[in-house]
Amino acid sequence: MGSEDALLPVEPAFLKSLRSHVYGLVRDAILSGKLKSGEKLNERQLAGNLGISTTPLKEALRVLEAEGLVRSEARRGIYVTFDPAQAEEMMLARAAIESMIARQAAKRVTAEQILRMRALLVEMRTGLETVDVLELIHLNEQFHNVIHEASGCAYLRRLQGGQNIYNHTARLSVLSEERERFLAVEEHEAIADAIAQRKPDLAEQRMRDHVIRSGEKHLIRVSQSEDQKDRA
Amino acid sequence: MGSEDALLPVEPAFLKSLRSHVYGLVRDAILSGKLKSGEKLNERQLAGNLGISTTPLKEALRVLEAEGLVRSEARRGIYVTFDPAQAEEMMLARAAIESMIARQAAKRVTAEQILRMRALLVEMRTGLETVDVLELIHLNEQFHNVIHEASGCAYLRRLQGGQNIYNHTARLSVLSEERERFLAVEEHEAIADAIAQRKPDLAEQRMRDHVIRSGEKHLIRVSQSEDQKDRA
DNA sequence: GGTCCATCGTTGATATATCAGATTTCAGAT
DNA sequence: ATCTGAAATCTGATATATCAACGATGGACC
Repeated sequence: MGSEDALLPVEPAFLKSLRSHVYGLVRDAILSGKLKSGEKLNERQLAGNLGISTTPLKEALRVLEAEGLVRSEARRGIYVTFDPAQAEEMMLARAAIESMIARQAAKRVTAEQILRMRALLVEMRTGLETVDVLELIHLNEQFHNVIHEASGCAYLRRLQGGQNIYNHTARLSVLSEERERFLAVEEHEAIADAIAQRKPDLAEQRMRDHVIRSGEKHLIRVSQSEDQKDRA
Repeated sequence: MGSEDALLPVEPAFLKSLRSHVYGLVRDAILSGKLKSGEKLNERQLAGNLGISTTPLKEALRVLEAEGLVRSEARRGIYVTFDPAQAEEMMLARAAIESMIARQAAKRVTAEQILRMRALLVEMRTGLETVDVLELIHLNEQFHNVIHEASGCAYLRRLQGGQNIYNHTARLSVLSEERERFLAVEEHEAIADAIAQRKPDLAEQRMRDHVIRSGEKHLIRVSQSEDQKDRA
């Protein structure tokens, strides 16, 4: 027990409960299209496939139902309800919430937070040249996190998180475009300026436009790759 | 079976599943303050008090957790997480989402829907004089429903519904103020105009300001009545 | 030939039992 | 008196069994 392994958390697989693990699996399956809209889910069968009992699965399905990804009809069945139209609406929801967060951030941002935003933007500019997309994604997340922190809105932040439907791969794909990387940084700078100048209306508007514009990009990308899969 | 009772739905108590019934009970208890923030919920005990097993209760608690009204710590406990700060954020979330809906409605509204909005506004004006608050509440709901319908945004509508934290009594209380009734109708007319003129930005801005203003009114009302309860 | 209804299988809803992590308690050592 | 740690206990997590509603099937009757 003198080995350094002793300090590692026990077993990653057991840190998450079965239900949250299963929740993640089913959610990804729906968002990635492995489970298509209208498809019926059988509790017993699904639990059996996953090698678990129905209890944690039922709880996971309730959460997915609350999120609007599945619809449950009593004693009839559970159906997947996620299609391109809903994906677009979820993007709009993200825009609405994220822009409200930006609005609040413009009211409450501290001098220190403004400095952190600025520092991140400088790093992004640098990252544009070195074309380290992974690093750019990380910087983007940090940037948005500073704004979230500045807003002081824990609930909105949480609600916002529920509207994320794209995985790491999709983000990587979109930011692999040179023009998109450039646009993103430009828009982030404009948002930071609005917040630093404490202009809530402007910050809100710029954030909304940014999320919608980059969101549409994602939607197009994904629908294209779906087409490819269908053709195959 | 010749009696007219035969036409009534079987037993109201059984139309809703236990879990959705319990979900409503616990949610109301949290929002009304009967269960205060930080309070610990015991699954066995709560299920026992309600005379049900833990299974439907667990599912209801998962939904409440997904909504952010409780927080579950594995094998430790379930805690209520709803306070005035979150109530305000939920109001802001409602403003963000409802204004995004109004924006979409301004893009897609039909001539027929504009006529329906106008007709409802006329009724509201009349209602102002007769001071039938119940009828006014109903008209307000119908008005917002027309906008929701015009937006064509089923998901946003659903998400919006989750941000409603005030019951019928609270709404009645706020609209019992003459000035509030007048303001509400004024604002609704302004929103309808923006949508009818198909000006998304204007509709969004007016809807946001309307929801925030009337929302603040609710927040003040409720915090006042909470103070009264505390004093008693 | 078509309609009606009884029956049975499917499936989610609910109840109950068991498992395992976390906290508390208290005896025993320092 | 304080600290340690093992046992008792509390509690959520999971598994399993049972219930009950919905729908499909098929035979009887008109």
